[in-house]
Amino acid sequence: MSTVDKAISLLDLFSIDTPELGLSEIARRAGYDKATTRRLLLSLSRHGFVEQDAETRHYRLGAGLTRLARIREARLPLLQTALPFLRDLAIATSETVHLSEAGNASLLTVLVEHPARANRVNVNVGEYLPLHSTASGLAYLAHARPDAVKAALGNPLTAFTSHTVTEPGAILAEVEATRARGYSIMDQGFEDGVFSVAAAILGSGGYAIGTLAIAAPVVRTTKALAAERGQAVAAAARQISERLSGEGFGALRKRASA
Amino acid sequence: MSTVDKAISLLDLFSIDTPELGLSEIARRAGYDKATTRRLLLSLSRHGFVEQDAETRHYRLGAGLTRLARIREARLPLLQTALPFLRDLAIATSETVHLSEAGNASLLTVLVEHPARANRVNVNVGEYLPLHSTASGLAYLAHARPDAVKAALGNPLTAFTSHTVTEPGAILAEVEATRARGYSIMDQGFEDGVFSVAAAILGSGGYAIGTLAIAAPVVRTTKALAAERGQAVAAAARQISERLSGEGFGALRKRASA
DNA sequence: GTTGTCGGTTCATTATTTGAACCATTATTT
DNA sequence: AAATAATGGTTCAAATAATGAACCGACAAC
Repeated sequence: MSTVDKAISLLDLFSIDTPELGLSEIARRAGYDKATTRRLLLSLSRHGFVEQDAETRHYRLGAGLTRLARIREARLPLLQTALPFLRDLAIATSETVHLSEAGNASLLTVLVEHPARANRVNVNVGEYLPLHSTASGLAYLAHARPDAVKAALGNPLTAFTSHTVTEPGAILAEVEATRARGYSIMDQGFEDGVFSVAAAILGSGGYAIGTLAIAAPVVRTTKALAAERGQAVAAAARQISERLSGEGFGALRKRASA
Repeated sequence: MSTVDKAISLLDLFSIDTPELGLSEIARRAGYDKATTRRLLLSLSRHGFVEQDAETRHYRLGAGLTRLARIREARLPLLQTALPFLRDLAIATSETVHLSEAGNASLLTVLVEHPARANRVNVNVGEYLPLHSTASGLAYLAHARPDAVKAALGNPLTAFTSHTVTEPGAILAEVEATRARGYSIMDQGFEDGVFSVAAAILGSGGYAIGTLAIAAPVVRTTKALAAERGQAVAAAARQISERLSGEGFGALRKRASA
């Protein structure tokens, strides 16, 4: 493992549940000597990737990461374009709505709006979503480049619950159904008790650049509600797509099929 | 320069104007050998810090940065809380409104809303703002910890224009006036022809965690307009502060003075 | 057709990184 | 109150990783 790999792996120790860590704890969790860990942290700190609290001496993720992320986002402002739609959907459905951004054959949750209810689906930002077993994943695959679909289904797939479909043929059939319907449906394929619908947000090239999803407890979901939420999320995804690219959704869809 | 420093410095080559770069160009700009550069890029790529386009072979900033930035932001959702206020202010004033996030004695612009006008102030996300010569900087200093103020004014300060105040005593007087008024005023201290007002967004500790600013061409600014914008930005900053911390603004202000 | 530049690779040489042992301070346990 | 444990931090001989000149095939420019 290279020194650069070691340094960056330290950043992965921070999470929503663990926003701050001390030097000794970071070293322990990383499995590196304290001296090594400190040197790596100093390098990261020089570039703003971590910040050390002046009082507690604890480390946390730094503004340098935000800076680069904002530069990355500036090219295509998915987050700020989608935010109002997310909020409206969360209010209208009283369920969890989340936005994911597509990378190279991956989906990263970047925005979540939780409803003010005790029984709700909790989704964390900053987590990658599996493509085969989430509504977002299926929505993405329905509008992905063929090589991305191949890459996603090319390796043995994980069964997260007893409902997870792991046979590529069956997943592709579901992807086709998603494309026809305009939104995907996932019934407890990733987590027991969770029912989700999602739709793809298309970029100028006609391929998915993100997804919008509504996740609800199964106990609060009927066939009619599922269809209603599906249509709502598809409509919102369409509007976000049109807002981002300045083109009609139909034209975008046609482009990827060419 | 350590290997980690070298690797991360490659990321700084990307900007809004230069979102993608090829291997040879990155090596040239960084001043490293192509073999070295490629090895460093591969390490960054393994963690999602850069992505290589499958067709053009060019590199760009990756989702791994967004992931960590979203985790960092999840603790305190400044961006998504402020966005609606930014938009409303941009519409109401027809001027550029921008949000900056406070780090360790630094301010990073994370959100910008430009008006649909030809003559407008252009602000880029992902750029650090000087504290002594911008409205945002003064607003921040007015509500910063004393050691951060000391650090900011402790070294010789840059005169960006002939209007820039660089004498610490005079800056501190302006900081005091900002605190009293509830918003700062900067008349071409950072860039000729630009007039800005800003207000601090306070965190639970009572100190500034960000700033909200309105930047306009001087030719479109009167004393009355300045006061009007100042009050508007102060009101918005106050609402964002209250929304984030769940406390009254007056209580927040009192806490930092204790 | 020729020349230049691209992204990419190799391995002897060079430079950087490592971590055990140590420190002062603070926190925890007895 | 005293003893022990854990913290963040430092050093430098030994160990390991990184380096880059020279090379490659493919593609672009002239």
